[in-house]
Amino acid sequence: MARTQEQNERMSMITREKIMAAGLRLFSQKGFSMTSIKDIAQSAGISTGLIYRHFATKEELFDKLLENAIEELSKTNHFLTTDESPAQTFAQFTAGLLKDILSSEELSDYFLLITRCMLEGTTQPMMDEFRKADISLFENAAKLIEKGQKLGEFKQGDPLKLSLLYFSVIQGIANMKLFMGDQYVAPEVEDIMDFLLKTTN
Amino acid sequence: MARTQEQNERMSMITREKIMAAGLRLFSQKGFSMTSIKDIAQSAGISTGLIYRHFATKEELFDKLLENAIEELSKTNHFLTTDESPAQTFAQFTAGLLKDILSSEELSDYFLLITRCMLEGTTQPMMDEFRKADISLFENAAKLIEKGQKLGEFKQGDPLKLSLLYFSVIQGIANMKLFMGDQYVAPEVEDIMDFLLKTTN
Amino acid sequence: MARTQEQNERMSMITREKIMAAGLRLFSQKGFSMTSIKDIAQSAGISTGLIYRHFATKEELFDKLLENAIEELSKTNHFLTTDESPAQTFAQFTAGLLKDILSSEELSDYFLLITRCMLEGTTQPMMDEFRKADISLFENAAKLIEKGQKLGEFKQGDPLKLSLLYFSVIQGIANMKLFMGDQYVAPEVEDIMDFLLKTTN
Amino acid sequence: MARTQEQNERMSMITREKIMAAGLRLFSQKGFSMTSIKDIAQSAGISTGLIYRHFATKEELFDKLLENAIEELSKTNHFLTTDESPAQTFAQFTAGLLKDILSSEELSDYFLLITRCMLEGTTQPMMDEFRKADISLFENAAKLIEKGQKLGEFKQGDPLKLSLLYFSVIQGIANMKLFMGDQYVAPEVEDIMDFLLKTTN
DNA sequence: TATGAATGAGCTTTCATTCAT
DNA sequence: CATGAATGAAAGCTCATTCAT
Repeated sequence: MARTQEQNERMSMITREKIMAAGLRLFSQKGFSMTSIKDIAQSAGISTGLIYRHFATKEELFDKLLENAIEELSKTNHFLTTDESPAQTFAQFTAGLLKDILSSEELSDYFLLITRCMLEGTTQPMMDEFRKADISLFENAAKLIEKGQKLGEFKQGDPLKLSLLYFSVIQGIANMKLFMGDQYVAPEVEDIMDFLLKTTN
Repeated sequence: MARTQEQNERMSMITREKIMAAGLRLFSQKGFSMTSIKDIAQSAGISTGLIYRHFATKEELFDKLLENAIEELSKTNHFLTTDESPAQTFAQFTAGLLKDILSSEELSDYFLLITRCMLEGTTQPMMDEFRKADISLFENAAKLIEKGQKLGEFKQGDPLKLSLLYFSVIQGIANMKLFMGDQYVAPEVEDIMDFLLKTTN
Repeated sequence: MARTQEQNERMSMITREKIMAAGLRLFSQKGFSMTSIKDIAQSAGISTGLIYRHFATKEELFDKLLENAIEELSKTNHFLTTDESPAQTFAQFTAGLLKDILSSEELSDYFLLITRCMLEGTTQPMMDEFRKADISLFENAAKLIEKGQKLGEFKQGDPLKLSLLYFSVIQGIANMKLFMGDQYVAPEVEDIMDFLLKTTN
Repeated sequence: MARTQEQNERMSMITREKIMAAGLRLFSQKGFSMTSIKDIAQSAGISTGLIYRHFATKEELFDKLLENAIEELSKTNHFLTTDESPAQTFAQFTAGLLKDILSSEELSDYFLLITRCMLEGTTQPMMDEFRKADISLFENAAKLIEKGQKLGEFKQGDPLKLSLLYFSVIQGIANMKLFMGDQYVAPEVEDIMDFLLKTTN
């Protein structure tokens, strides 16, 4: 009556995902230090010991989640490498992010996790890898901005500088939403776009 | 001979300030949980026990610093209540903040501390007081924006929404600067103002 | 395979009892302040951390033990509410106490714990509850004394006064025994009874 | 204008006595561990550092006080070595103790201090010396009891046993008084004497 | 594989003691 | 001699991690 290996693996996978889901939610809401392994286990509906069959340390779980966050972020990269108008691309991209952040979707948690990582840091190697990935995103966005500038859609200025500003805005919004909760009033996509778009005054 | 009372008070004051300076720096860089009392003591060049002659708990030290941060923030309030053109007022205000953040002045640490508090939280009463102070700042800025809208300087839209966006930007910038360190390229004041100013395209 | 819930509960119970036994012994012998959690852990043959799975604070452990002591004391209450001759009741009661104190049984530790609590105090609410329970015992004894007086067995005088004196004697004996150890020579039950009984000189 | 050596010595003596008075009061009321050096300094109206000019350690202060207590107790020894009737001697002795305990005089504090020492212990050598002194008192009382027995005043039985019982009673009363405060109802001297006196029933 | 009891390193906090003035 | 700021060892407590079942 032993379970097949396949069954075992499927169950294992489900557990792993429960842990990661709980970890993502808790780490992003309360931060690394303020979240205990017990918290995560309870939230995932399993025992503390079981977590250690999937992740060697609390740190490793966090790093794995951060990796996912980066990957998720990178997926958005392709949004930024299209043949459509850069202005439209950015607008769509921004609309997607905003919607996620406001509806507290998983992506919103990923964003906060990244902020956490920026602020709390973890291990140095992870931080470095993470920084690299992040900077790549910033640079991709910068390229798109540059393209937009050439097309006359975007205003002039150092593209990287504008790109960094753009992501600062997104991150700031995610923080503010977490802080204010239901009292938060979200900006319009247009408001965010205005600082990129060419103005004629 | 015993020290005079004046001497004692001066010594006490110096120590207290060393503790607060070290605490502000460390809490803002590493967060509440990641900063140990020992860290602070070492950074301040004193013994751990001495901290407790000045602050009953680690929490109290953090709260005191946050109080200062809020006060510092409130001071900036008056910048927002002038008779000058709202556009100019905002530009100056923004320039001041940017300069501080980029030069890693104390104010920059205060900003991060506030972000920490938003994200990690501490005691509930402190959080509430803090939220109140913060919201007051947001509302003052909103009033100024409204004034600017009436003068035709600022673009239309819910003033509070724009105010929140503005502070999200500032906060996002402070985070990004902390994260990227010297690699960070700061935005221009004009770029930030574009979130607010009327565009004529 | 995971342990069954029953197994876990049994283990937990055993540990809890080891802690309480060690705590009772050490607190009663050395007092609250002089007994460290480490002492108790070592004496119970477990780690310090484990104590905190069972009792939130050192204080709570002490209070729980005191609660037991009070309960144990209350159990003796029924000895004092019988239909037998008050003189005989007291004699039996006293003999029981004496035997316990001298044989260093658990009850003897409970007695000392109560003395500790009288002298060191702990939390105010606990103290109050304790005082109430103690006074109830004193009053029950007083009632029995009154009955004895009416029967002509006991000498005259304020029954509460005599009751307090009686328990002072018992407490004093417990202290003295702790202090002198094996050198201690215990009194006879008759000697203790003599101050209650009617004398005809 | 330097003070004379004599003046200095007098001042020093006064300070020392202030410390000892405060220490006696606090140690007897709250116990050794629960009393801090700062408490004593404040209560004596001096600085903490000054205590260390008079006593090398907190322990030493306690021991010195205990020494005094023992001495004070020994002084009572002569009460027990008189030519008067043992019954009368004991009655007077008891009356004196009772009065002191109830009026919270210094002697009452000494009594409590001794109980503290019995319960909390301090250093071993001190404990031993103390035990010796105490036992001497017990033995003197025992001798007096023996004399009383021969005179037919006191009841029969091992004199040491009765002596220990007598001092247990005294100690128990002091504890009970501390515990109950104003609610305490003190026994009569006669009631206490009944433990010793010959009864004719 | 899954559990949660058990461990112990590390943190916050206290306080006897020292020392510069 | 007198002060109280400063020290640091030791206590209480937490929690990531291990392990017997």
